[in-house]
Amino acid sequence: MSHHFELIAELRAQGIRLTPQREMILLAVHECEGHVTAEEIYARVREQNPCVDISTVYRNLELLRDLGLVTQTDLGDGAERYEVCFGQTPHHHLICLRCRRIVQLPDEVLDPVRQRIHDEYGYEPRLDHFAIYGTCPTCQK
Amino acid sequence: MSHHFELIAELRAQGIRLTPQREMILLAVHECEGHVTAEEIYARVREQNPCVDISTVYRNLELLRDLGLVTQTDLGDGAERYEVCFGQTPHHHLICLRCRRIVQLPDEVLDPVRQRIHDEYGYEPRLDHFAIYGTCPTCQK
DNA sequence: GTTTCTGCAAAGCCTTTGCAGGCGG
DNA sequence: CCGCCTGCAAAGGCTTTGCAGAAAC
Repeated sequence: MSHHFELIAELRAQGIRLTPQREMILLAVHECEGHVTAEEIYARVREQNPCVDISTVYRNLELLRDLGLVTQTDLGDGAERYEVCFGQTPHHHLICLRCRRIVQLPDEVLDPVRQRIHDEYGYEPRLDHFAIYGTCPTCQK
Repeated sequence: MSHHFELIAELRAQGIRLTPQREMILLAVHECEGHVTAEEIYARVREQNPCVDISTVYRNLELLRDLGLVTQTDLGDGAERYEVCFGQTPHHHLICLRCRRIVQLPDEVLDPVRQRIHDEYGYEPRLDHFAIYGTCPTCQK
């Protein structure tokens, strides 16, 4: 997709080796458009090369996360979710407890909270990529 | 502690059997004053009776959670945390990423978010017992 | 050539489950 | 006595780790 070459350039810039596995994993996260588990990325990568191991997927997701190319979010269902953050605006997730539908929530929704935490508690909150649970309009009936 | 008899009365009211294990577990969560893992409760219960099994602890925490006597929170560090909610005002947790210090945050801090999610997205958010990460004033230096 | 990376296998951590016997009501 | 509850043992899901060989630069 669009940002793929930028992503690879970013890797090189950080002095990280570009292995075929790495590239496939990065591409897979990118194609999946957010909220993907390691297992899903693994499945997609294996379509191209069945020899790739799940531990390689985990190791690379960790690396990409540390490089700031991918975000890792705990949506509370047992498995971590990964998402490319290149070219993404900061956002959060609104997850329906019943149908698991996920809606993106613009970051500034949390501004009032951020403000108060800063002013009243002195904490510097890291409110990126939040998961908020609830019931979606459809499931409320 | 203070609410112990009320808690037991609540159990009886719901038609739940009062076993020694159950009582010990409930008491343990109560004494620990919040944010306790199953493992910690297990340890404390075993001081009294080493025969109690960890699966019993998990089963009872699940039961107490379903009865609404205990809350279960995922603070993102792998293990679920449990807290007695009898006599507690709704609150959230502000956790320092560096020193792990936890501060309680009154529920109404999230009111603006609640409002906007309701108004703009139609979701009915379940914003109880939230975990917010950041750096505490001390660790910011 | 070095150093990083990979596949394989195994373990690790938290939690759940199946089962037969035990105890609460 | 009936049915819930327990201990034991085992598995389950997700993730990490140790290691020797392979590949990137």
